[in-house]
Amino acid sequence: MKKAKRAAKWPRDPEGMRIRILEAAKKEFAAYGLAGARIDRIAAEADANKRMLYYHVGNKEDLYLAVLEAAYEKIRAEERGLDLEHLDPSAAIARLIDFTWNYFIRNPEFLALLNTENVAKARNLKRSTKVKSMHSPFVEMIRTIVDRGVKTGEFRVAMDPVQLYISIAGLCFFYLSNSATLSFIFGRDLLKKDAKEERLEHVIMLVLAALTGRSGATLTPMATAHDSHLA
Amino acid sequence: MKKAKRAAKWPRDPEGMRIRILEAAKKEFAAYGLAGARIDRIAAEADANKRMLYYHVGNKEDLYLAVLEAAYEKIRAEERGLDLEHLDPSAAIARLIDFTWNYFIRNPEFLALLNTENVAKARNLKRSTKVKSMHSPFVEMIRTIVDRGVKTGEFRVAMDPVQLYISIAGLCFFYLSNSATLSFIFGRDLLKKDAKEERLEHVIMLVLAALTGRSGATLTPMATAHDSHLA
DNA sequence: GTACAAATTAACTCGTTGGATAAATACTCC
DNA sequence: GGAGTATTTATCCAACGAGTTAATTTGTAC
Repeated sequence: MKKAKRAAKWPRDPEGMRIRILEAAKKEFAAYGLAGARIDRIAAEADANKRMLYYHVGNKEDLYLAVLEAAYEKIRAEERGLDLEHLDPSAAIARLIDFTWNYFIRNPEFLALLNTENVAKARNLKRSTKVKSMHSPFVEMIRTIVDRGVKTGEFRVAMDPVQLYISIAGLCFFYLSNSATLSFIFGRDLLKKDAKEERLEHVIMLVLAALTGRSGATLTPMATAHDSHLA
Repeated sequence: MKKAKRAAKWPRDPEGMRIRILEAAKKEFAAYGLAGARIDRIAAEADANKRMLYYHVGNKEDLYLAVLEAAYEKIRAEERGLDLEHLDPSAAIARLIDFTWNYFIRNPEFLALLNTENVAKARNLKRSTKVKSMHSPFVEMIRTIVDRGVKTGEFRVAMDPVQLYISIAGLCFFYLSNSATLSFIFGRDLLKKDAKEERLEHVIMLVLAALTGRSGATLTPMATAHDSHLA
């Protein structure tokens, strides 16, 4: 019997292959965690061979770290495009909240990855050299907004930017990341459209109330625009 | 050679054994997640034999669910002992926040377990019959406080109790649960004493500002008392 | 068209791990 | 002190899954 000449499923495309692998790995790690993820499933999902993962990226842990780094890079990059400098302080904060909320909704894998990594006490992330440096510019961006708000008298207090960001992220993150257990124990679907809209308004109200000392009724309409889909 | 008569390490004590198993399993699942947990390690930690886990509880998944149910039962039970009905609305909320914060600090495994379960989309929790029923009384307790606050004029808005609780829990949970990655990316130790005290004050300020519309300066001293260690 | 490297495939290794079996040991009640 | 049951122990094993080896194919440069 003649040996069949089997064409490769994908013509040679190392770059594309690497991307497909990382995308598949992201899904897998998000769905099952580091320990629960299966190399074979990632390979299958990427329309690749198991050997390819090792060839293009490395072992399971390397793969996981690569996914994690890419995830951080992606969100921080989108945030840099927010252009908050040109908005009034309150509007800037509302926009940051709106972005954060919708980013988390659009990227549920990001939440799951962070959870997995935190259960592991950031053991893997600590091996990263890139991730840390992404964050000082981000903190400075928030600090600038707060300082401006204080200077114009719009904000009551010079809130610590890290504290503020953790609150914003926390109010969004916890609701979405824990929506499965919360929906179950409270017996209501936290992910249905109405519930999500209500939550975003609630978060914006909460944060601005604390910053400005004024009621949530002063929200600009813009602040409640959903899914800003920034470039 | 005579067969040594090896005394059992623990004299017959099925109840104690069960408790030791669940305690060891809690640690293990919290540290490694469901997939990463190792039955053998749990057995060793519980000073038991692997067979004992199956005998007293069941397979790995049963064990995991038992741990999860016990964890929910524990926090809800402590909350019931808070006796918030006798406090002024603001003080009651501050006390609830204080309790929640310190409970999370005292029980880091609880946070890790919830994270693991949420990565799994509550797949396992949904098999539980007990957990759901624990929560309506809890929600009603919060609703009562809010209603009282609105009636006395202390609170501006009749905030949805579930929304409010998710915010309180989120502000505490995210900070603590994600402290490993956050500490790393922001380059500061979020778990050192000062940082934790600052965070608790920040959370109380944020929530009360939104509820009362007043500044955080009105905090009662009690509200910042740490580690209430309720009965 | 041939030499050489890059990319891809198939098949195998081998330790780990959840779970199962059977036998041994202690407690209880008569 | 013996029967019967509850608890505990010592082994075993089949499946799985990460990682490897070696062969094969495809592109490229000359």
